[in-house]
Amino acid sequence: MPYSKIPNATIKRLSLYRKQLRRLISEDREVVQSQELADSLGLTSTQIRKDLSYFGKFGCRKKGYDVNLLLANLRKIMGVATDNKLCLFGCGNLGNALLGYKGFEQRGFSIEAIFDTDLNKIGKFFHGKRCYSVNQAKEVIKRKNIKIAIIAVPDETVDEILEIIILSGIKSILNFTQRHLQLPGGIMARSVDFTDKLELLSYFSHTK
Amino acid sequence: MPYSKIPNATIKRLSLYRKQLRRLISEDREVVQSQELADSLGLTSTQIRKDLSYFGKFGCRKKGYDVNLLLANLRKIMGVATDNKLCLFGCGNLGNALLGYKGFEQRGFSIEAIFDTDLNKIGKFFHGKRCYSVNQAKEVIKRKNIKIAIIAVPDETVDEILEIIILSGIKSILNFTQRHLQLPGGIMARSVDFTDKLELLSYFSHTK
DNA sequence: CAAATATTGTGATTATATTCACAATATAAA
DNA sequence: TTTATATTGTGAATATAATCACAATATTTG
Ligand SMILES: NC(=O)c1ccc[n+]([C@@H]2O[C@H](COP(=O)([O-])OP(=O)(O)OC[C@H]3O[C@@H](n4cnc5c(N)ncnc54)[C@H](O)[C@@H]3O)[C@@H](O)[C@H]2O)c1
Ligand SMILES: NC(=O)c1ccc[n+]([C@@H]2O[C@H](COP(=O)([O-])OP(=O)(O)OC[C@H]3O[C@@H](n4cnc5c(N)ncnc54)[C@H](O)[C@@H]3O)[C@@H](O)[C@H]2O)c1
Repeated sequence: MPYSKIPNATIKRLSLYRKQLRRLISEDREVVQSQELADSLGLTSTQIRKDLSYFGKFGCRKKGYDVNLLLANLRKIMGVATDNKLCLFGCGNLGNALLGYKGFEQRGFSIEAIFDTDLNKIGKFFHGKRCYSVNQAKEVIKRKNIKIAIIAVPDETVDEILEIIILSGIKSILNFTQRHLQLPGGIMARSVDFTDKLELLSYFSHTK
Repeated sequence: MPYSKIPNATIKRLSLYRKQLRRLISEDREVVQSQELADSLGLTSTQIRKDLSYFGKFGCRKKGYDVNLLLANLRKIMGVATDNKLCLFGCGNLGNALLGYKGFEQRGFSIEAIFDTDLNKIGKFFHGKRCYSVNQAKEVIKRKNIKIAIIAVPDETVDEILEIIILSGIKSILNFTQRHLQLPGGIMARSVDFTDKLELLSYFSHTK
């Protein structure tokens, strides 16, 4: 299973497959064909079968894929633990929406620590979780063995926060600011910017 | 400017360029080279020049790009109006964070109508904006000439909301639910799911 | 049990995107 | 003014991803 040969595009789709499989399980489905999976996700059946083939053979000819088995295999492949600990920097507008979001728990992620600089927030509880001072971040992150950080602070403060995050030994970052993060080697970040997607929609409605 | 020949990957990057150019302008920069743009966005300079070349020649050899001029050109290319009207379905946790998000206004998008089914919310104001009943959506959307809808309702209700949105004449949708939208032709949607990105981070930290 | 069939898994092909390599040229320096 | 130089813009080459076409085969049917 030579990791380096697996297309990036494939890896990005694995989460989609898991998502749809969970939904099928919630509907008590036992088996699904690549064609049905493809239709419900807006992909092609070949694409799905090829994606899976990089990791092994999971299907049964003439029948399709055992939904539970395939989900279990994908979890193993992706190495998604059932208890991924997150910490959140910035307990504002967005931060609070994230704290109230049930989708994290459902998919094995939980926010275990919140950090802010606002003295009115430090020490208080948000959605049942204590807000710490940013100064305590390094200590708390190491103590709780947190591996992933979410950045939801104002754009201007992202550099200082990034430094703290890296010093805390975090290697994975989910970034909600508009800034592109300048990262040292070994650290990986993904950014979320839905205004970009709005602009894209705008572009297509304009050029079509 | 043959639209059909422009790579999709190029189009997706145009927003990034605009974002960085706005930042440079805020720092009073007049000129920028493709190399610097590339470094600050984690791309290559060739990629940026090639992207721009699909639309024309905007640079000056030996100097680089006039920041203001390039931004203006990109706005024209993307056809992003300065007053893109949005409507929001679902005034909950996430919906309220979006209502409080200043990034929309800054980039020419404004939420002009909110719709919900919760009787405790209908008629009330959120972030200074009135919440309407979903039943009024079609009328309000047409009257206000809104072109883009944001879906932030619970996953289970997405199908009924989608129907209403389409009946209202909306062609562009930004979807925050976990569901993949089954769309008729002529309608375009982009989905936002950051749990997927967390899983991706998890995958890479696991396989590296 | 044999034949028919649906569906997977995959090598070959095509399409899309990135990178290379360098000509063109505007600017700055001599 | 002439020369040197930095940077753009772009065809050609390479890399990556999607699709095609079909062999393999488990299951179902007769
Ligand atoms: N609200 C949204 O829907 C939304 C959407 C997308 C992206 N964003 C981005 O997320 C970020 C936060 O947006 P918001 O709307 O939540 O802003 P906000 O002002 O409501 O919240 C920011 C929070 O960060 C805290 N903070 C400030 N400096 C800090 C620091 N150095 N360390 C830790 N905490 C610090 C503030 O005290 C505040 O609690 C921004 O970059 C914004 O562009 C927001
Ligand atoms: N909170 C987050 O950070 C977050 C992040 C990503 C995605 N999401 C997704 O966004 C959606 C909403 O999440 P949330 O946390 O805001 O949930 P929420 O329960 O806080 O809010 C949902 C809102 O939608 C309203 N609603 C219910 N049925 C409706 C209908 N048929 N038409 C219009 N409105 C209706 C509810 O009254 C409520 O106000 C979910 O699909 C969730 O998965 C949320």
